[in-house]
Amino acid sequence: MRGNLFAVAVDLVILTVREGVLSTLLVRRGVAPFLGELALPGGFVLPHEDLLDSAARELVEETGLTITGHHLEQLASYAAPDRDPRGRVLSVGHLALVPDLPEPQAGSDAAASAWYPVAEVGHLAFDHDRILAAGVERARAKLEYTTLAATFCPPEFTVSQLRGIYEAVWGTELDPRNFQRKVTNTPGFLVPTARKVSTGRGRPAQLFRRGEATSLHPPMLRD
Amino acid sequence: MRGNLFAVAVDLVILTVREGVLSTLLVRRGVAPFLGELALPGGFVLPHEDLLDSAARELVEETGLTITGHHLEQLASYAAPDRDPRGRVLSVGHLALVPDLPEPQAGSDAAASAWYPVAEVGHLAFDHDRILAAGVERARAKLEYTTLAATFCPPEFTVSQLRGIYEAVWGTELDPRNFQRKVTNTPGFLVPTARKVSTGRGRPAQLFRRGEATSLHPPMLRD
DNA sequence: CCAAAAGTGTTTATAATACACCCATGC
DNA sequence: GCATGGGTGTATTATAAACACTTTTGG
Repeated sequence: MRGNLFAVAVDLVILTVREGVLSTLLVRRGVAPFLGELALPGGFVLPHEDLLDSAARELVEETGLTITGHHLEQLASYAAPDRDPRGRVLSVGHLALVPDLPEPQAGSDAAASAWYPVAEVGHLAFDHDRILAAGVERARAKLEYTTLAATFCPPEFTVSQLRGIYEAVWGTELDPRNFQRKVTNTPGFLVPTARKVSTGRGRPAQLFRRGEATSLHPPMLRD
Repeated sequence: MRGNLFAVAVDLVILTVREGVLSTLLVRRGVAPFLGELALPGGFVLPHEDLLDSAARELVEETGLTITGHHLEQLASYAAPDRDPRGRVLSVGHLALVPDLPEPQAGSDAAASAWYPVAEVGHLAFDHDRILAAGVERARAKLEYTTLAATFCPPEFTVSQLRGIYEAVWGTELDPRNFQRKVTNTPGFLVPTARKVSTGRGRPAQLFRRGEATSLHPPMLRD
C-alpha cells in the first residue's frame, strides 16, 4: 500500500423549508481551524464505518432525526491539497432533505447549530460553500424529475404545502390549479389519507402521504 | 486530527461507443489482490494531487487522451470497510466519455487494458462493478438533458454518427428524420462545418462540431 | 352573504410523433 | 435508373398553460 494517507470526513448539507424559505443547518465552529466561523455539520469517519452510515450518524447527532423516511444521499468528494490547514483531509459531501423541524435546543449536542436561509449564507469554513452550492443545485435538479419534494413535508401534508416546497426551492410561483392536477394525476406520487385539514380560511384540504413512485415523467418544471 | 486514515484511490469508468456498442476500458490486474481479474483503470492519489487531476493523469496513462475537449467528471466515493483486503481504501469513481479509439497497443503503459462491451462485463475486482453500473447509469441520464453525446464523437461528425451514440447508449431506435431536426434546431448543440462527407452510399452528410451549449431543453428522451 | 382556499372542466397554444416526400450520391 | 442514406415539410396527436367555474369552509 502507499504511504500518502488521508483523513476522511463527511459533511452534510441538511436542507428544509421553513416559513417558505429554503434553509440549511449550520454550526458555529468551537475549535480551530476556522474557530467561530460557520460550517456544515460533519465529522470524521470512524474506523469501521461506511460513508452513508457516518453521514446518518451525524444527521442524528445534529437533528435527532433517523433516516427512516427521510432522504440522505452522497453528493461528491472534495480533496484539494490545501483545503484543510491540518493536513490532507478528504471530505465526502452529503445531502439530506428533512421536514421543518423546531430550532435546535440549547444544551443539546447540537447547541451551536441553527437554521439559516440558503440565500443569506455567506462564506463558510473550509470549502463548505462549494459543498453547500452543490447540495442546493442537486436538490433543485432532483425536484424536477423525482418525487423528492415530499421528503421536505411532514408525514401527512396537503397539495398546497407540497406546492410551497417547489416554490421555495425554485423561487418561482406555480399555478395552484394546474399544480394540483399534475401531482394528483401522477401515479404513485401521492396517497390520499382518510383525513382533511382545515387551515383557518377556505375549504379544507385533502391530506396525503408519500407514494411509492420516485421518478417523475414528465418532469415538473418546463424551462 | 484523528488517527484513522485512509488510502485514497481514483477509479475510472471510461466509456466509448465502438461499432454501435457501448464499451468500457478494463485492465487485467497484474498484482494482488484480485490478481488476474478485470478491474477499472485507476490508482492512488499522489501527495499533492487533487482528485480530478489524479483521474486526468490516469486517463492519459490509459488512453493517451488529454482532457481537452473530452469529458471527465466525478461519480461517487466508495469506502465500505471491507472493500479492499489490504486495509481501508476510499475510491473516488470518475466517469470519462471518449471518442472511439484504437485498441490499446501491446508494449505501451496500458498493455493489460482492452475495450469490453458494457453488456458483457461480468464480475470485476473490488466493488468495481458497482462503480461501472453507476457510471453507465449517469451517462444514460446525462444524455437525456445535456449535449454530452457529442463527446463520444470525433471532433467532426455527422448527425447519423450522433444518433448512433444515443441508440447505442440507450438501446433504442430513433427516427432519423425527427432526430435530425431535434438536434439541428437546438441552439448551440451543433456547429456546421464547411465540409460534407460521403460514406459510400447515399447523399453526403453535413459535418458538425460540438457547440457551446451544455444543457438540453427539452430533454432528448420522452419516457 | 362574503372572502378565501380547494378542487374541476374547458379552451388554447405548443410541442412531439408519424410519415410523405425531395435531394444527392455510388453503382 | 435505382438503391441508399441525408434532409425538409406537414398533418396528427399529445401535452402544458391559462383561466372560468364550482365546492366547502370561517366569519
